[in-house]
Amino acid sequence: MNMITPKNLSGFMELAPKDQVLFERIKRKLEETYQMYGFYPIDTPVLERSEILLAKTGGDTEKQIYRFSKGDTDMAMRFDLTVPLAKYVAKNYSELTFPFKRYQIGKVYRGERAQQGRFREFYQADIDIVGDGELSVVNDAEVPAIMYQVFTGLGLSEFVIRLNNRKILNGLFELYGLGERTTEVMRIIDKLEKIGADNVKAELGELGVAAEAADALLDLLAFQGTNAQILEKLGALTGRNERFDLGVQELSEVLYYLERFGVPQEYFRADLTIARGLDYYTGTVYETTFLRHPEIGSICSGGRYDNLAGFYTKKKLPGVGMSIGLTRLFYILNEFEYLNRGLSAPADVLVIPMTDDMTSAVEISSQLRLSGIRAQIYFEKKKFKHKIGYADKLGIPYAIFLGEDELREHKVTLKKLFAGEDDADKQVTVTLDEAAALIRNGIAALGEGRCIEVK
RNA sequence: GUGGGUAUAGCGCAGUUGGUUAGCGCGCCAGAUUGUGGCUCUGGAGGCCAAGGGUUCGAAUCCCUUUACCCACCCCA
Repeated sequence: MNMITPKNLSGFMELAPKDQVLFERIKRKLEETYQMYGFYPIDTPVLERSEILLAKTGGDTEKQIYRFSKGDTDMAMRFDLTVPLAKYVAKNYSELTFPFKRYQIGKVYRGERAQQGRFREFYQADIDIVGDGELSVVNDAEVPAIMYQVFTGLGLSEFVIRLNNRKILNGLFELYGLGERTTEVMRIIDKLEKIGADNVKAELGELGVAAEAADALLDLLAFQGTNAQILEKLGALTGRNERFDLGVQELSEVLYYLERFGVPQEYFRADLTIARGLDYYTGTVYETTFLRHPEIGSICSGGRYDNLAGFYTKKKLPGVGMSIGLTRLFYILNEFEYLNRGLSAPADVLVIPMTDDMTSAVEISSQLRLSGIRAQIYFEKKKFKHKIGYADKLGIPYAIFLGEDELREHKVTLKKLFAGEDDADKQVTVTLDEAAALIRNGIAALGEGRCIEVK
């Protein structure tokens, strides 16, 4: 019989158990933070009818959608969580209370070439706020403020959320007579940081943009300065295009409220080159990069979309949201060793019975769990060094030995596994209650909750 | 989808102008050490050298084809 080599498709990430524990911990942290701001969890199908997922996406994204038929049904795998949200909101409109705030963490699928930090299956962790008819622009500030909380809550500090407003770009392009080619022009502008001003100018030239227009655009868009300086520069151009003026107004409000939400200035920056490829954005757009690893790309992006559900309902349902690329975020943290490995053990203590009868081991473990200690028992008949080696490899910080001596005296021997030689209570024979107290104190010192250690 | 690169043990890699038995590190197993892991030492298992074809007395090594993966573009979390 021929064996089949067990392997994954390219672009599908699978984690080792000790890494999965950390991944889940980060995911839980995101959920906790989202819930602090009043967001409901929802879940939607991975597969949808193709007409639902393809309604809005045109051109390039359509090529990246996994699509197939089963029987008579033309179906596709979700490409993001925003389009399914639009369907969900339109479908369940009458049962929802607006503004509807929801979070969703799930896998999405894109049929593109995998690369470092780019996957074909990956987790997105979205928050969105959807209004009925209208949605205050203050929401556009709250969403990135939440993301700031998420990242700092994880222990991250070197990141920046960059913001722009599509209305500013659209208005500007109208002013220069480029209104017809907004999407193409935006894509080129978006590449500025990567390919440089000269190349951008060249590409704009190929599109047929006059050299003076390109220079003027770049002069404004590539301007680097404080948020106040950028707003000032934009302000000087108002009064000529209504859409542009509105965009400037919105951007300035969002920046104002971001600060009110307690986000320090160094964590958010107006950047007029941020365009975002997805064409459903109509106002504010965001992009977040990890300053030490900008080459990996954005770890959290999103924006405002005024009419995303327009294909599914006549109601006007404007929304704003951001999405964390959880798989990519984890990839970076793991690859560059920022994770707090002290948190990856599956248990706090391994109970090691030394007699054939496991009764006391089972009872003692139950007792420990009742007092909040994660306990695991080693049942197998192996040599002692194997038993303790098991705890060692899994990083379990404590072991309890249950031999004949301990059972006779109704005590346990507690060993602290990763202690130094001079540690006074490295190994003690005590009552179960005393052992439990020692374990609790010990694990509290491991830095519970801090998922990331930035050196 | 377009261009470039790589493929040798579970993982990471070396392998000279083609030369006889393909190595190293980590990991794994055993022993030193039958109630004490990590460190050390000793021994061991583990290879269709990506697959298929060709050149040659002889191929991991040279040539062709295929596949997979990686990088860049495209696009994007």
